[in-house]
Amino acid sequence: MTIGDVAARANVSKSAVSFVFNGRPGVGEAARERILAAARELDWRPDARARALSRSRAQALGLVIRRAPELLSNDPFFPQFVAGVESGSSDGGYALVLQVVPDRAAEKRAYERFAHESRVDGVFLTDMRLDDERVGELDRLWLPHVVVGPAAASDEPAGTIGLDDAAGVRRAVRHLSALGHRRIAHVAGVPGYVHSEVRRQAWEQELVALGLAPGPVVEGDFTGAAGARATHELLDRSDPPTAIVFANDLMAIAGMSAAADRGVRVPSDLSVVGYDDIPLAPYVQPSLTTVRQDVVEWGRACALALIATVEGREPDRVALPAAEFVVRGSTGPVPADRAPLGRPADDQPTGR
Amino acid sequence: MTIGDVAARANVSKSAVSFVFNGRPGVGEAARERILAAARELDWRPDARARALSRSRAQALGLVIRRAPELLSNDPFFPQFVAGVESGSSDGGYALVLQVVPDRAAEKRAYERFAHESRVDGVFLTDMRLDDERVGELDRLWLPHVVVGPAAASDEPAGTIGLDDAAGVRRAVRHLSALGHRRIAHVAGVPGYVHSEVRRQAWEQELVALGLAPGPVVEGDFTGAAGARATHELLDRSDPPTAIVFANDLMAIAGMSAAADRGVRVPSDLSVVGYDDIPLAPYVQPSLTTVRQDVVEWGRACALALIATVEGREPDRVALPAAEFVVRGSTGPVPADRAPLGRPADDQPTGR
DNA sequence: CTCGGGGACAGAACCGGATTACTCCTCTGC
DNA sequence: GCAGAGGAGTAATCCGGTTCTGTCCCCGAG
Repeated sequence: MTIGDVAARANVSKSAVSFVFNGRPGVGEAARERILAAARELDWRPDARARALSRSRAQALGLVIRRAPELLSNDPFFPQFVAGVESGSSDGGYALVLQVVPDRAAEKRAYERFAHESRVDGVFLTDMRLDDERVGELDRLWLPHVVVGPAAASDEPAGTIGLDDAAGVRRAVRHLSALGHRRIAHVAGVPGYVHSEVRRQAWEQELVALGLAPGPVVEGDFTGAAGARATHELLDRSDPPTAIVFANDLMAIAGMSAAADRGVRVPSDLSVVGYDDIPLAPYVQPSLTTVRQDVVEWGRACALALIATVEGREPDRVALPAAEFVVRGSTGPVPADRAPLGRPADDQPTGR
Repeated sequence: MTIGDVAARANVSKSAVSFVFNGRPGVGEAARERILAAARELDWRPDARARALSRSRAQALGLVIRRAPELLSNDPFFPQFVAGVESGSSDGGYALVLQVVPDRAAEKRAYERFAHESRVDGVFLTDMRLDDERVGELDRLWLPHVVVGPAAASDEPAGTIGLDDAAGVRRAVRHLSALGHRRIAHVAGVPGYVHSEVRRQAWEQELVALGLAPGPVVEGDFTGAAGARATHELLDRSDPPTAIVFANDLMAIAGMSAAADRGVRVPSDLSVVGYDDIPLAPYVQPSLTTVRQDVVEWGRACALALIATVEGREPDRVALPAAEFVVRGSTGPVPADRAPLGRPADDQPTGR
């Protein structure tokens, strides 16, 4: 089933068929009808490979995910993001080529292959790090790309599509402050990642804006184990926080569990805020107060922007829905014996 | 940068270059060296599009996921499976093309496009239903495929790559039975899906094998909401179960939460078993006893099998690691007042 | 010494469309 | 009545590889 068969059946030349299927003028109504009918009868559609070759465009977008395969399900971001990206790509007529690589070297090779073999027309850059060198590499490979990440405060590379991560975290801090909390800690993500830093900075800046001292920060790595460890570390302090803002839900839930293990009750003794709003967030004990982003829509926007870039158009500045703060059961008023502003209760650690 | 440039630089014809890069004989050592050197210097690699066209092979595999985008992150299966599939595909030199579709009609169109446009050489069939009509459709499209799913007891279509779901569930039931439980309920997955049915049957068969009456079954849909609802329904009965085997972790965790809400303690009043071993399973209160599968390896095996099929080879029967039963804190001895075999304690609902 | 065979390569056709450069033909305007 | 413009449609070329068909040359066997 080739374009030639359709042309023969419609009694026209291959070019006429091509014209019709690419929406260009130069074919009369009668012929167009015959061609469409022939194509329908033969159930023909232009071969993607041949089309890719002759238009020198793969009509595909690439997404390289650098993560150990077994850790991929830790991250609620990717499934949603992939779904959104795919939805946007499909709508634009592009296929999505996915690749999962374990480390930096493999990631670099993946981009090189994508570029050299013309497998994809553009790629998404996720998990941005501070001073990420990949942007330069892609430029050198002439591989169009969009950067997926929270809008970094400064020097954000052009073509960044991001949600305002910071707003959600600020809302969380204000919420805790309004509940009377004064010692609000943060369990951060892996240092060096833009989204980790943005969330940490938002937490710090909002505290400062509220006239509070930035509480302790513990570095995590977005895993449950890290969340539990960080929580123990914070509660072991002589001045334990009355509230913790975690950089993601997985750490937050593990943190609540760690707190429960040492007899610290959430939210009466300790308030907890997560980030992501994973499906399980409403169903843990207590249900988790967190920040929700529309990741699917974000992915769609990224795909649309990348397609525009690939096709030489200027991607239109999209307004993504802001992160939403979801109040549930894991946050509550500061414990009565810890509240007073003037009286530090540092000598009385929470629990046991 | 084309094969012609390389040929010119090495003073040979295009065919010689092609031969070298496809490992066929007919090129002398001297020429081969010159060609490889030229290719290296020019940093040339065969263009995937051109190669796809002339070999009439896309060198890509397709994975169509039918699921509402926002529900995709409910499922711990896909990220891992995708990672495994991608790993296997890459190793075999194939790219992975992903598509997420919302419904049956879109799924059908997706396969048709894949086939007609020759975008992929084969596809994976997931989320098998009983009497799935898709296998026939793919055969009609001449689209090679492998079926991804638990080995169904009977009439499994050829080319099914699956882990033994049933073994894990049976282990769970035996574990609960050994702890003294006699009324073991099941919260099933969406009916009609092979993996739902396999788990339900395994639960039932093992109970029968142990000489116990199959307890009540409630149909769920793998979501947290369903898990909570089903748990309430079971605990509302006049003869509430002392243990529940859930078809997945999300429902199990939501179920534990629902139990806690009504004062039923896990595991002292109620034992709970999940399925999947999501990253959070060890970090909920109490930690969740569940069944773990090596989904990544499973995905790899599927990819390798599909590649073999596509290339006309007979896929070699792989032995996948069996599902593993992980005992944690959510299962315990049957409550003392409910244990006796001869004395039904049905009139005394647990809790409140 | 000659003929057959095979290895090492070159050249051309081909994969299935897109695109460009033309060729008609008809309608318009003067 | 005729030149020119523009629409309809065709033939040829190209995209960048793969593969089939030949050609040349060298070597060994008879």
